[in-house]
Amino acid sequence: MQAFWAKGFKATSLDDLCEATGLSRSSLYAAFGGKRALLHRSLERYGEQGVIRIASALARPVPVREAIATFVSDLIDSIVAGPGRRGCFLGNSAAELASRDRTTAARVQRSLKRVEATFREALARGQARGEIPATADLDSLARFLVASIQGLRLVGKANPDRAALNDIADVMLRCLDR
Amino acid sequence: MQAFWAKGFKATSLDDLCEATGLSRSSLYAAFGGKRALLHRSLERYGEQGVIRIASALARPVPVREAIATFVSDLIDSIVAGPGRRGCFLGNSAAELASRDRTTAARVQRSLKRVEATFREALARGQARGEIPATADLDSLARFLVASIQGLRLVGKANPDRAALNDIADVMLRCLDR
DNA sequence: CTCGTTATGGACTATACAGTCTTGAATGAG
DNA sequence: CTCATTCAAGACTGTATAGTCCATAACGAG
Repeated sequence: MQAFWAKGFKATSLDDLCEATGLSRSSLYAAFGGKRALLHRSLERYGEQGVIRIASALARPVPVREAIATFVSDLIDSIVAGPGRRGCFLGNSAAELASRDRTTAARVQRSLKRVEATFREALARGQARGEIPATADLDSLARFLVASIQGLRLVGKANPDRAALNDIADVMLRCLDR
Repeated sequence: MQAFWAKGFKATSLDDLCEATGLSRSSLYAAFGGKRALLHRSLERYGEQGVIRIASALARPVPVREAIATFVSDLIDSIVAGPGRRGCFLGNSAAELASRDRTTAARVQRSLKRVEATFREALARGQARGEIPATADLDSLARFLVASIQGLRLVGKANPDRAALNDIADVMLRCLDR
């Protein structure tokens, strides 16, 4: 997962994968079936871990808007200070492969939908507590958050400038207040 | 440009480029210097054309919010109905290369900044006409629009669903009203 | 028309790569 | 201890690729 995340699918060689996993080629093929299958397992793992991480960030006992703000702020920290501008593995894979590999696109989409659902549930809890306007369309808001975060990470990859990313996050979060 | 846009840098072979340009390898190398240099020229061209297209879309004699809404709506049309889910060439290149190729990342960043400036100028005209709150931070709004559009196009690549993309666009555009 | 210069085609080279296969080493049952 | 079975290592193969180079064709100056 780390190897694919850091370099992308095509740019990751089997030698890279053998080094990353500690397996030889034959073991790697016996265990996973091939490069593409291993990518799919990696995407699955990334998605699962991401959902868990996001869910726990949003479950903090603070207003949901604040929880999201903190989550985004931490994300910006990782973009700016992080080692390799890796971006989001799901987004990277979508950008590289979605146009010509429907299977991979579908898997990315499924993971993104799970993230979206995680945000929606957090927003619903916040709405029940009166933190989000009762008129707000939570489906739209959740979709918007997922897309904007992808945009934030993508733009941050080209230009990891904290001030610019904070600007984006500020506008993004204001959308939750109406 | 079309070849790189459709397939990405690594997945585009020199044979693809020769076919797309109608040049032989030697002519292509004489004219451009190599694959990477040709990518950079392509990015430049895409950025220029994009800025022109966006500027003209935003120069229509309607409120700027409406001009942006129409632009985004047309964008969604192209994502949903377009032939190949190609996404944004700048965004694709950032996703594929920015983490390991600073030169390319810088060129992408420069083009994105030009797009950002185009949005900012349109917003400023709208603000002067009273269509945008005088308190709005146009730098932030322009950055936000660029990032969100990247997010929209990326998410649309994984899942070109008009309803979902319209949801995202609706929330996005509401940010201009405050 | 001639000859020097430039541009072009496409063969060629060296390399990198994904996936397979043989060989040998563990492992475990009897 | 023996032998059959499983597993892993890494050598190997065929293919794709980026970039180079030489022979030839187009072209233009004189």
